[in-house]
Amino acid sequence: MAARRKATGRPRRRRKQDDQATRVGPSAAPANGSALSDREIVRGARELVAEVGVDGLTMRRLSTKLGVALGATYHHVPTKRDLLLLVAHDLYGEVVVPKKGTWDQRIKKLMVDVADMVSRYPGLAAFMSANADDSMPVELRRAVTEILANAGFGRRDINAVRAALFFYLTGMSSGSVTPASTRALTSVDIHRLFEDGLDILLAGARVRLEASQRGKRSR
Amino acid sequence: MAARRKATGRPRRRRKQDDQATRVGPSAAPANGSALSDREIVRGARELVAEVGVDGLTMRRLSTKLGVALGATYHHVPTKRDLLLLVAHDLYGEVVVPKKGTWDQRIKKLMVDVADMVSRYPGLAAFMSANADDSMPVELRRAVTEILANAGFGRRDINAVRAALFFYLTGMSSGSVTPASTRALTSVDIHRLFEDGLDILLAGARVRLEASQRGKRSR
DNA sequence: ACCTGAACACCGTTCAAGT
DNA sequence: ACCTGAACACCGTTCAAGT
Repeated sequence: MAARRKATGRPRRRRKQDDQATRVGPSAAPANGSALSDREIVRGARELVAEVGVDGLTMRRLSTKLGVALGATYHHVPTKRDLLLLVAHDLYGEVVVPKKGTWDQRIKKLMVDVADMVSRYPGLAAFMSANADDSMPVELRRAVTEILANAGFGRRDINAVRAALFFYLTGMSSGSVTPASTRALTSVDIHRLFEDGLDILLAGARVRLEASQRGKRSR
Repeated sequence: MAARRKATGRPRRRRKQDDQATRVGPSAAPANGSALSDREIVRGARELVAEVGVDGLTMRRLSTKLGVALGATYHHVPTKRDLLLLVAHDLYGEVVVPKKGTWDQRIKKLMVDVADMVSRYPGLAAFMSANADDSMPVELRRAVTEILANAGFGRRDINAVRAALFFYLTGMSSGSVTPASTRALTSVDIHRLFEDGLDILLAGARVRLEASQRGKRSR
């Protein structure tokens, strides 16, 4: 039977009266007198997704976690979809772009890091691939583009390789949302498979690069 | 305002009393006296997914379309997830494996065909990548494996290439579930991008194949 | 056995009413 | 302006009751 908690004793709104107003970063604190900040909501949502997945994240559940009524959350965020977009963006903001190594080593490390990160937020990869237009994060996009451009890829090849990498990434990390499927592949298997496929993809990109350089030389 | 149809005049169950009992294929007809066959349900669900997508497919909506009560559908199919699995399997049963051309031409044609097919069922690719353990159809898996084996790929490379292709396929076709995103990429762009990425992936696979053959020769 | 239709326990979203 | 809490229009799933 599922744990059923009564509303009794549930902590109500903490007014964070003991929060020093010293650290007021760029929109870090509410800035106005409002008790609930957008940042607070996104952080709460992100934690919730990590714990219970995208499907488990409920506007009601989030509101309870934040200690406010349902309407309060909706006052700050128009829709669950927008909220998840904010979460995804928040996440990708933390991606570190590798600076050392050859172009393919850098791409590989970047992709593996992103895959590891995203895999800790069940259902988010699936959501993102379904909303690719808006949530393919600019930071990641720019990072990949830069690495490929520096390696000597032409504009068209950059687009193709970048798209292939992104599709591969989301296709891979969309899997195993259901915790029920324990029997299939271990996470070690998946990780190995992911790297193997990445190597194949990058080998293909290398062929493309060499072909275009050969073409340039003989032109 | 959304169209709101009253229950008035909605066609109730057709008992198909005018159905000749002549054509009784392998479980084609109910066989027993039951009015609702599993096949009928899957076909109805498939049509519904084509029309309104996976999210638009509702157990209630499907029941209405079939002319039965909600409980009747649930009597045949335990869960919406299982229903979608059946739909996916039904779909993949129609995949034609290309017989002509080099191994990479055959793989490419197969993948493009599957992508085209799946793209006509919005949300199904996303569902499948989230349920990959159960819905990666055996037919497709076997087809890819056979083509690669005939081309001379080793067992491990077959696994890697097959997985890469499948992840790429689902990652790609999970996109654009929301009809709202009209502004981004046209379907022509997507198609071109898909083929481009496929070429890169297959070029990488070719490198792998040549490397293993070189290794074999010098051994 | 097969089916009906109501009920249960949820959702996302809206909104009048309060402060 | 910001928040509350009830309400609306749905879901998937279950189940006593009918035939």
